[in-house]
Amino acid sequence: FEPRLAQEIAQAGRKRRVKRDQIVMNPGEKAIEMPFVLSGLLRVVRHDSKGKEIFLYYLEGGDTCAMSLTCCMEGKPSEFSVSAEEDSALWMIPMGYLDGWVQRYRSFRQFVFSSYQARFDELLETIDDVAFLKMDERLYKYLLDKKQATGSYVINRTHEQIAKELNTSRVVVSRLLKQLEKQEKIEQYRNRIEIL
DNA sequence: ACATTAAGTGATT
DNA sequence: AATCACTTAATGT
Repeated sequence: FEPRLAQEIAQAGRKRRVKRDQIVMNPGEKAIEMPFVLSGLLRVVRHDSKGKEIFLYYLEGGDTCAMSLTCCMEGKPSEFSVSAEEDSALWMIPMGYLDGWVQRYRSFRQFVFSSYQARFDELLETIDDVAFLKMDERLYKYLLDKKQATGSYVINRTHEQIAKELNTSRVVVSRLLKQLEKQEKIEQYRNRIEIL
């Protein structure tokens, strides 16, 4: 960003820290601030009315969720829930500033557009996965994505939690993980999976 | 030692 | 691939 904008951002925002597994936003809530992810990792999940859910994408350092921008401007409640995958730091900008910045700063406009594009692309990818991949492939990809996003081969999740995020049943996840274990792609422990 | 929660498995649809 | 109906294993109190 140009220095002037950078300074405005620095002044307008405030820092917010979230701990691992803490919820950043619930579906139905109206955001009044736009979050920039400074460090850490956030998980964006879609819910239906009956408590089912599906994992959509991660937000990592340097990302923002441009969805929150339009969502806020229109005063619409969030369609997603966002929670911290790891301890994270966010820079929260009150919505009031954004309109002006979009108009005055070219770099900010671009930032918003490219962020939108990035979210859209990730959404497309998960649609492809859900539509075209079989459960075993989806599961393995889910594990690899998580490794990629967290930079760790260790995944601290129960089969139950994974099943929820992929919108399938625990039994299915257990069986498929067992297969992956036999293929020596992973090792399993209680509440923990390691990618080999 | 006992209860609770996570994970494994055969059978059925 | 989902669901049921268990069993077995790991962990907390």
